[in-house]
Amino acid sequence: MDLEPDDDQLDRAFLALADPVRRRIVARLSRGPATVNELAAPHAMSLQAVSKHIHVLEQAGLVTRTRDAQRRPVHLAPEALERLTAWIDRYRLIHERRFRTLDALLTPPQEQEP
Amino acid sequence: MDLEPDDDQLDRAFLALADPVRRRIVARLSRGPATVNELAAPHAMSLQAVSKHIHVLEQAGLVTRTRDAQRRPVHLAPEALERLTAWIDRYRLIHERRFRTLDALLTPPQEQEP
DNA sequence: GTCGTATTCAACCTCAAGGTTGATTACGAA
DNA sequence: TTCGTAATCAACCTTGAGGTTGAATACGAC
Repeated sequence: MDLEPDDDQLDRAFLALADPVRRRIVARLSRGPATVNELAAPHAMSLQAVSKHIHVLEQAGLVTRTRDAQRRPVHLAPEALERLTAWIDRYRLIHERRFRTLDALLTPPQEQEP
Repeated sequence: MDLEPDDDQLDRAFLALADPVRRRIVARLSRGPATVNELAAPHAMSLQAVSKHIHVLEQAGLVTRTRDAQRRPVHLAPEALERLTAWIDRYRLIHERRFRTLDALLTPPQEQEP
């Protein structure tokens, strides 16, 4: 599994989630695939605009598309979400471990939580 | 702990990470605080540009700043990173749980989507 | 006070993100 | 074949992100 995506992929994925419309789309898709029309319904904007948002999510690898007659159902691609948490957690944990180490060095020997 | 940040905070935080320069800054800060000059050194751009990047990270809640004479050390704010993984994981897990349920209901042992 | 260092403020430029509307393609149904 | 539905393409507009340079501010050292 490629858990070290290149800069460009991370750029696109984080940028894709930096928009409330696209986050709502992701939230909706977490409950199952949907068509463009279904995804557009709750949003007060043109179908074309929503179509563009989906395109952004697709380029970021966050969703995939299949074909069903003239419909193009959109599916969540959870591996991409996983890569994002992997990136974030990597540095979050480095930071936390460093903090614990400092604590261990600076504080008199004492009870530590598991 | 507020693990349900409003749209605006999520916008800013995801947008902040959607830039390789800012991600490198976060990576650097995971190993400890640093001044603007130190953060700018590895980047082939003006100090002012890096200062702006730091401002973006600060507005997103991802870093905080202290004062030390004329220096303004930048510190990582790991809680903000935690909020991001919380958002992502929420929908990733909804999706996965749904998938497992569907699998249990629908599949005789067989190939589905990759 | 004056000087050097650290950082920000301000004005400016360029380009792409996110929206609009109108035309076009792709497909199933009748 | 024609019609209706689903979705995309294309042209356009506005705004803000990310960079530049030059001036201003804040502080410690001398």
